[in-house]
Amino acid sequence: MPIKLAIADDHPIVANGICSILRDAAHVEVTDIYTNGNTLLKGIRERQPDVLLLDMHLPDMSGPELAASILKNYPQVRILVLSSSDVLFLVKKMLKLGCMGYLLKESDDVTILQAIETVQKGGQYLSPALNQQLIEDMFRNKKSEKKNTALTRREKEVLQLIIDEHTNQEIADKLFLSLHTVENHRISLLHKLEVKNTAGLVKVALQTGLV
Amino acid sequence: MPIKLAIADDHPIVANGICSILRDAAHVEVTDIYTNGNTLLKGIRERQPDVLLLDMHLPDMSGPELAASILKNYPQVRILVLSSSDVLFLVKKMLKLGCMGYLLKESDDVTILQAIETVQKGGQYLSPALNQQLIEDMFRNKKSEKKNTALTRREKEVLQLIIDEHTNQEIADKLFLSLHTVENHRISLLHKLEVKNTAGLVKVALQTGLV
DNA sequence: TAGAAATTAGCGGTAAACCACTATTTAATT
DNA sequence: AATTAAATAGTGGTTTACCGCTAATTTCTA
Repeated sequence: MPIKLAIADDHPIVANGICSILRDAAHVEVTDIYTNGNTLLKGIRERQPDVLLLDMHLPDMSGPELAASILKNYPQVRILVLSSSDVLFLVKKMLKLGCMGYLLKESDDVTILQAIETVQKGGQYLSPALNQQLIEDMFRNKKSEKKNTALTRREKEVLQLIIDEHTNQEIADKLFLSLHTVENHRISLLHKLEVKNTAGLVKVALQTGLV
Repeated sequence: MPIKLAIADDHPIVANGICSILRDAAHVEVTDIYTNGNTLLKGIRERQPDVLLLDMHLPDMSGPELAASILKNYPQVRILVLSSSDVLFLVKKMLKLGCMGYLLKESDDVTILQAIETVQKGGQYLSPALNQQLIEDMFRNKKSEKKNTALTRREKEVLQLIIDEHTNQEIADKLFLSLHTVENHRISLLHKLEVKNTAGLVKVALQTGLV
């Protein structure tokens, strides 16, 4: 019985590319291709694949949202994240949600096939570059493990305005808040995203599609 | 005689995806696939395709570098840029260099084929979203056309270190410069990139792949 | 080879960001 | 009903970024 694989990616080039790569692999069958979160959720409800290749950036819903929703109702579906960003924050987020692997889009044919096979068998798969980063991160953060890194609604709003080049005072005015409050949110963002300054905030936010 | 198409992209998924999309188009023949700038230049030297699908981010050389080099020696090769960034700055840059089109990676099958056919026949092709943006830009910038926005070597170095979350003092130490000098470069960057603060610098730099 | 950029460095000053706290009220969750 | 997290606001302070100016070299280029 072949592996039933579903692909969720809004770029035809990517979906076609994966199909093409898997064309020679007789034991993998691409059963569905979804180009947005809505139809993906509907499709999963009707028939669950063994493995779901999930893009981080579908037009209507974010990767984390979709993964959480799918794994809650259909925990037997093995999600292999497909992303072009190697920002550790996002990798950890998806793995914590219960995804079985994280595959970079730059991966080659053999790697992709291998990753699919691995997660289908119940194993985890991480692109090599991420593996190394994760290990280094663990050594850095031996102690503080239970910190909550999910951004709150307010923090996301502030972050978006920071990216739009507004000062704290301008943000305070826009959101009808005290300057102090905005400063607090900003510092929370620095801590949660583990960066040193504004440059880091913008970098991580853009690379992860957080906003 | 079919259109001879070469693809330059380091992601197997993308290259496979395009091949797959063109499989049904009998009048387009993918003659070569290159995964880095070096082999691309060599390949072009040996046999020129009618159309070159050129990714903006090859590992060893940048899109603009490659386009300039190829068009200088083989102006009859029609370059169709393949990019995931819709930042106007980059679009204009590639078109000014002589590229015949700019295609977003999110494009669908029909669009891709159409773009290839169009440039092969000597026409220009721009993804619809870019077309609109370009027109708006022209109305905005009727007047100031001759401003020099190209970043200098030093400015790029400083910008990279800003993105790496270093302070001006740290940058000064790393580059063996005075703090004042770094501040000057930083302000030049703000002016040239037309942004208000660090957030803007990082945003533009990441979105355009300047560094 | 003259002129234009680029690179370097400085002065004086203001505005903004960053940091470590405390603390109250509201919302969510158990 | 009790606990936890989020959102709010504050004090007091240090560091960094931002801004406009001048100006001497060096390097590039027309």
